[in-house]
Amino acid sequence: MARTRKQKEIERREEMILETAREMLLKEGYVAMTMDRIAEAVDYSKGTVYQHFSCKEDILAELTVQAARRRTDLFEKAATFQGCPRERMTALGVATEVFIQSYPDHFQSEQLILNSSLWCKTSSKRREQVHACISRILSIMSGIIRDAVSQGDLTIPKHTKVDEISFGLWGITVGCHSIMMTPDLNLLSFGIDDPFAALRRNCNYLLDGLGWKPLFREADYKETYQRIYQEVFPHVIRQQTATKPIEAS
Amino acid sequence: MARTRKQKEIERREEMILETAREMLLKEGYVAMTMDRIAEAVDYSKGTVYQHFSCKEDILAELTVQAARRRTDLFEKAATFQGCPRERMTALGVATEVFIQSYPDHFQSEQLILNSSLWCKTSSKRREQVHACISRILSIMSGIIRDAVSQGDLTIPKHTKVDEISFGLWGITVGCHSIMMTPDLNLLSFGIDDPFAALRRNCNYLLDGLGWKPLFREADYKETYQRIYQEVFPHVIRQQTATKPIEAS
DNA sequence: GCACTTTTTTGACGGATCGTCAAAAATGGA
DNA sequence: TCCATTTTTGACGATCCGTCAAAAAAGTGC
Repeated sequence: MARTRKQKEIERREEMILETAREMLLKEGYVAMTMDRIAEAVDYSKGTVYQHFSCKEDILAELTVQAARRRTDLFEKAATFQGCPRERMTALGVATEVFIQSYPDHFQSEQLILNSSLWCKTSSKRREQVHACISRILSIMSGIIRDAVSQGDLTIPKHTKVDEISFGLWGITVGCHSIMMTPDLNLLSFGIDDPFAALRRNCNYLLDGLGWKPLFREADYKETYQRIYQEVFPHVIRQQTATKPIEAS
Repeated sequence: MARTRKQKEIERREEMILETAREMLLKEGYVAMTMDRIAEAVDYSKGTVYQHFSCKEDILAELTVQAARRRTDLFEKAATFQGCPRERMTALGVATEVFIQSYPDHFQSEQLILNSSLWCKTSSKRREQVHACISRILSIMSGIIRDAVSQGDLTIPKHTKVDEISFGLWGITVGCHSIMMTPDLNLLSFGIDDPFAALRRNCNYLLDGLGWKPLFREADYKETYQRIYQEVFPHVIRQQTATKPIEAS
């Protein structure tokens, strides 16, 4: 029992470290996220912090794992939405919207670490965990696509593979959000006032291009989006503009 | 005249610094890209390097500017392709393919800096230059879309704006390539053996979804791709697999 | 309560890097 | 050749990462 109490104490501390690190990362950027400052903030010495994480990148990696887990959870939840396959796929898009808007720092750390050389410095254990989450996300998508095929809503075009479609949807989602989150890049000046809505439409055109019924141009998906928010993600208020992270020097 | 000679000398040196930095960035990652090592490699002192660039991030920023310029150049070139609007848009996709495969380090530095807090530390002059390039790229895309509309090949759907479509295409391109370049992420294990081909198809489905004629499913774009490579980008050999950057610790 | 062992925590330290700046070297002109 | 101006240098302070021996705390047997 004492073992458990000690264990809890350690877990609580680890969570504190991660929370502090996440805040610093979001508010002040990666460079300003210092091991000394983290240690000071959680009121433990640096050595103790190093007992939880082997290096600075390892903290970032764990943040990424958490992000991937949160995202996967939202995906699992969204996939249970009652509706036709295309509506369920739409729900996955909403899940990502919710993820980005609820945990912008998670998404940011994910992007930062995956696109940098820092990733290689992290432990293989954490890398595998992220890999598993990505794998899960893709398989959920592919599962819905296969459902659509078996229900006759979708016919996979020649030379195209199911996973490729997941790849494309994943890519457009990651890419558009990545652009949105880019600091100091005003999308409005490019004529895009609601990037989330723009992404929605683009995803739908992609699915329309595959001939996935019911087509966006024919059905009323506005009502579907409302239903998804109500049934799967209540208490989440959709924001019109992109959340832009403040990055002090 | 002596002024010009001196100027040339300085420019040559600046190019050397950037070249060295780029190599280090690609081969060993951002952390290993050290000001001292750069100075040593170009055979000047650190102080001299700092006369060219105010800080380490500024070098990365200039690499990003160069990347954006190269990409824009390829775009301008691709836009001159003789063909219908949709074929010209396809040529832009090829331009990006060529960009990624010819200058993977450029793309990587672009991704790294845009998605990190480092961007804010760079000089506003360089930020504006990158902004101008992105603006140019988007306007080229939007121009082709407008051509398609005026030629009757495309009808913009209700509630959709031209720039939104550019945003979507840009997003899917950036996103998919970003995923491809992610180190230690084997796309093959997700069932994607040729991510470039997958991206092509996804872009085409997106355009098909907009009803942009001639539709991918009806026309033979394979021949178009070949023509684009032959006429616009000769001497560039398309690779089947993604170029994966090696990132040493 | 005490003496001793084991575990945990600490923070000073070595090594490395960034960016600065006074001094040295090079350049240019009279 | 001498001196003013520009350019280059590299030692230096500050900062940060990760380590490790020593100190503190927790555990154990009596």
